[in-house]
Amino acid sequence: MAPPPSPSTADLILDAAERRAQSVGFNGFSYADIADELKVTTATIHYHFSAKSDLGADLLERYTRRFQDALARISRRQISPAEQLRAYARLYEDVLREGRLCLCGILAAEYQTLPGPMREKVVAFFAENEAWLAKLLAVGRERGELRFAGDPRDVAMAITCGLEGTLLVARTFGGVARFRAAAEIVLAAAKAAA
Amino acid sequence: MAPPPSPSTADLILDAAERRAQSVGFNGFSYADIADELKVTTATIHYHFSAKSDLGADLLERYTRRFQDALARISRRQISPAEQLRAYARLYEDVLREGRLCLCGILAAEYQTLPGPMREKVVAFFAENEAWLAKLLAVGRERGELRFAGDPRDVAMAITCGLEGTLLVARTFGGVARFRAAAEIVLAAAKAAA
DNA sequence: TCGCACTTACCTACTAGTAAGTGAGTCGCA
DNA sequence: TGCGACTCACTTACTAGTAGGTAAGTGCGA
Repeated sequence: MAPPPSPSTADLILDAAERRAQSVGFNGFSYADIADELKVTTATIHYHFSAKSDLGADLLERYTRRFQDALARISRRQISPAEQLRAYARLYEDVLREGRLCLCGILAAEYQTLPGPMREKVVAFFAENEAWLAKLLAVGRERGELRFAGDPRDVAMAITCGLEGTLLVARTFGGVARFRAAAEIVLAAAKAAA
Repeated sequence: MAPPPSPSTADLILDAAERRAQSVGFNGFSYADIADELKVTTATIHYHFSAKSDLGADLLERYTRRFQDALARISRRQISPAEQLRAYARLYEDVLREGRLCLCGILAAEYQTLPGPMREKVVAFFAENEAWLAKLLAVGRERGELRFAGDPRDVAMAITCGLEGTLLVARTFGGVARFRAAAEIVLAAAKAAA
């Protein structure tokens, strides 16, 4: 088995920027912060990402792709819709455990200050999330394994928002234990009496 | 009837800072922004709030006090627990209609970069929120007007987080209409089958 | 020897914060 | 009543530090 190729500087920059963006926001870190961490100069970062908005756009693209991959992996597992919902919530819990927020959650808070291309990608993230969840919910209800009233897209929105908000609040107040308890209640929106 | 006293400069500064904090975050505005808006110098702001962290602390104190007052007004109204829940959600909806977020919601996203005294006040806001809601839920269940399982504090947490998250996401994706639909589903956590 | 990946050295714009000063108003007292 | 001492609310002019960004140059591997 070949050793994994050592990550490129561009990847290392994205990794560092992602960690920071998920904990202090996109406006909360500077090129200097990342440069210090990686023992390079800020000019190196500009070499790979000419403007910070480019770095942000690439960050969002990679993050959304990885999140979509995670959703696809959940879809492929042979587990019930209720179990898939739980797996979905666990994606958020794992992020909290690292003391971070969902990248798009924290960027939604900074939305008004984001460059246009980043805004569009944040919106797209939520739209894709909702679409995946709504489909899961519709299938689950059809099969009689989930129970809820109304448009699956509304329930999907409520679940995504509920988890985003729980992540946001639990990081400052409550921690992982409270996250779990609240997430359980949020998910119940789709499996009440199931 | 005496005319209302014209607001002091300090109040005008707090008003401007609050508006900005609720839309771009505490780190998203500078003393210069507020000074420009009020046609004063940044030194004027420093005269009233010697450091930005003092301004932030005063901001949080005033916001939390007003929010508590709003909760007290809801408590005093002679309406059912379910109606009180709706009134609670309407507090959030009103904020969204102005294109803002809950001050403590957006500050929770910036939590890691906030000065200590501000952090404590953000946490306190959520704790007081949860306490008020938990009491409402407990009374409502006792009276048979609300139905949910488990600790009222967990349900309270889920509702607050759900509304915070819905606010956060709906501002970028969905707007007021989607906020309402999702909020309705969030509230259902406490009145399912009621 | 070419060019990729990077550094050195710099720039401009902006950040919070400060020191010193000003004019208007108020207070205490002879 | 009048006047000196003082305060309040604010401005002017400045600081040190940091932000993102750039132009020119260097070293090294293919």
